[in-house]
Amino acid sequence: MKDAPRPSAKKLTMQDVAAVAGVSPMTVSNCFRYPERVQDTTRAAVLEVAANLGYVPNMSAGLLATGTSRVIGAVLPSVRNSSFYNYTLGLRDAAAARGHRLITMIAETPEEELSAVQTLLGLRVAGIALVAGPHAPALRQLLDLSGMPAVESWGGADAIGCGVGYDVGAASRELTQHLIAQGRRRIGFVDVSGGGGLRYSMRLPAFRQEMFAAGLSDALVLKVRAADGFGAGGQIVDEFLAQEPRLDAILCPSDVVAAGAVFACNRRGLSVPDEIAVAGWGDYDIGRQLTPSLTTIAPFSDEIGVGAIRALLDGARTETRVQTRFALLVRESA
Amino acid sequence: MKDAPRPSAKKLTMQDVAAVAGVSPMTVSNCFRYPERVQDTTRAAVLEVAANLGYVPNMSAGLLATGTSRVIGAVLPSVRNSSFYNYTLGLRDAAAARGHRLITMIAETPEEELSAVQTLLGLRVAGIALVAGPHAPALRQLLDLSGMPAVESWGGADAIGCGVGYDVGAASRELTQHLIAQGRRRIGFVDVSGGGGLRYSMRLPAFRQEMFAAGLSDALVLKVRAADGFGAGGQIVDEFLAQEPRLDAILCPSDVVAAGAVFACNRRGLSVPDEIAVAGWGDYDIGRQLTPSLTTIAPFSDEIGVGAIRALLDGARTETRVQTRFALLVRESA
DNA sequence: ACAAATTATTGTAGCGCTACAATCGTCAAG
DNA sequence: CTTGACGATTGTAGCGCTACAATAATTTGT
Repeated sequence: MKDAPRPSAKKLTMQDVAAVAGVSPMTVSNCFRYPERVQDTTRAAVLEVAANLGYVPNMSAGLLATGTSRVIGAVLPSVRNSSFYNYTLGLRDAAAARGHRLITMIAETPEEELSAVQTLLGLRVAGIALVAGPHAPALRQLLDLSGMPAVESWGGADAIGCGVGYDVGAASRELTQHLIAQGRRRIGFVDVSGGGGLRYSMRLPAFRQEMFAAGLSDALVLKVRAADGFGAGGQIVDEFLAQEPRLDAILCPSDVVAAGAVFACNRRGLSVPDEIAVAGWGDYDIGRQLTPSLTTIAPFSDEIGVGAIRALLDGARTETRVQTRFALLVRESA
Repeated sequence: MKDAPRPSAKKLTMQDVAAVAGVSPMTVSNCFRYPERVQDTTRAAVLEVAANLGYVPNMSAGLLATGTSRVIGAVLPSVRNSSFYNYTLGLRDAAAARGHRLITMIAETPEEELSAVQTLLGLRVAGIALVAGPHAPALRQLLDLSGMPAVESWGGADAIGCGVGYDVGAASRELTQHLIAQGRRRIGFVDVSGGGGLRYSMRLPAFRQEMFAAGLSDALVLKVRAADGFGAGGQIVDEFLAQEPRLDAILCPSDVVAAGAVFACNRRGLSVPDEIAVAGWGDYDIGRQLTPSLTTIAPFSDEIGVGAIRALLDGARTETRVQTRFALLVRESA
């Protein structure tokens, strides 16, 4: 079969649809953009022709003509965990509710993030949603200069654009208090250095504060590179126990790490939570299903997404900070 | 401070950059699009001005003028597992290597998928990467009519556009053979009904074929709704054991389900793999870290992404099928 | 030094669509 | 049978950019 596989390669325009439907191009345009301006019968006929032809309006031309787009761009630093997934769904659904679409780009490094933002800027999207973390130095300036509405989810005081997120410090404090109230005294804290920025960095000071308030030693802090991976949990347990064999609690940066830590404890014959408490962060699926189930901080990530869209579309001031909720979920592990 | 938070709201054009740089708009255009056509000194000056102004070329205008875009669109059915994540990275990196950018949209239902494709079509992207699964009836026709290059990843014979994926049937056969060779005789197969389409549906026939070839009963088949969630693993174990207490192996649709099954077996005091083998699918992180580690099929998802981009950009015929690799990873659980 | 070849830069026109103002029907009131 | 009034429809111009052809600047050969 040497037949051209795509005979319809010539591109359709509103002109074509208008010609077939026997109306002017403007009427076709109105059918898509302001349906109420067109008589029902006319509109039905036009849309039918468009559907038969497989015509979809060229957004780029529309954007060029109107100067506005109904697409929101989000840049995500990996999507491996359910927090980001729920966040993305929150963004998408909130955007859809206001007649916008969401497109996402994945960027694992500050350079990739900058490049993604440039692409989004080039697309002239209606707004850009970032996630807090280390950013390229040029990013903030670029967004300021471009005048593009931006929000930084999980962002705090120094957010680019509007910051939307929960009070990580308060969550950390609450979790620490819970452990102390349980009678834990030798508590290890796993700190994620580098990656994640405020998303992580607010936790340690809050932990220290509570330990100090309770008159306990806050000396057990372990730095790890990334918060991902079960493997990290295993190493953490090994290193902590080498430092302090009587350790009775571990605060992990994520449920995944906590799960790894639980596995490691099991392997060593350490009972969780009887001999050692393990707390996670993020309320991932695994924490719910694990035995013992994980005590964790649930971040209401979808609310962050919803808040971000609201801030973007309602033109929130750059200085605004939107607080979303979080919850301490006390389960079996701590 | 009542100062306008975004004084630079007036939109920049090439005109503006050209005026400041003292060259014609065409030269600015060339600097971005064909840098080699412009003298080094001129280009440096122009790009510097652009950077200072925060100017990013308007892709929409460029697309309108040239009729081509350097953006690829991908529609993903959720991104909860590392297969899709690796696939997305494969797409993105392969696209970047060829000067293209990747934007993604999440669609959990066929209707959302259709809507996402319409948006991507409206954006006039250079190509669309779909994932195999149930599609809206109108989708195939829309893509055909539009002449948009499309690939269906994990797609088989009936793929929309070019199908890129590994031989799921062969993988299923290999895994089944492995269990049989181990001496397993009463093997339970978990079938995902509905969602996922060919991504799952080729597995059961291959399983049956091998069981038949070995003279074994293939009667133990359990249908589940979704392949996600640890919880599913628990239910599966309960139901299988109710049906056949002497069950000695379970083939799960994913590592997550398999992990849930392992947890359930542990809870019942069933030893994996001594008393019962549990095989996963997908080579997720959890399978590597679990004790026992999971025997699974590793899909080389990033290769699917790379193949998809190649098919898209090289204009592969619709009928083409691209095979990627897979590997049976024999670990502790089976 | 001058023509020819080469490289760098610049107008012009138009991509597909929509804001806006102008037109065309249509129907009710006078 | 007009005149208005109102809603439906339609021209026109231009959004920001780039293909292409044309022009200007520079280098090379003789």
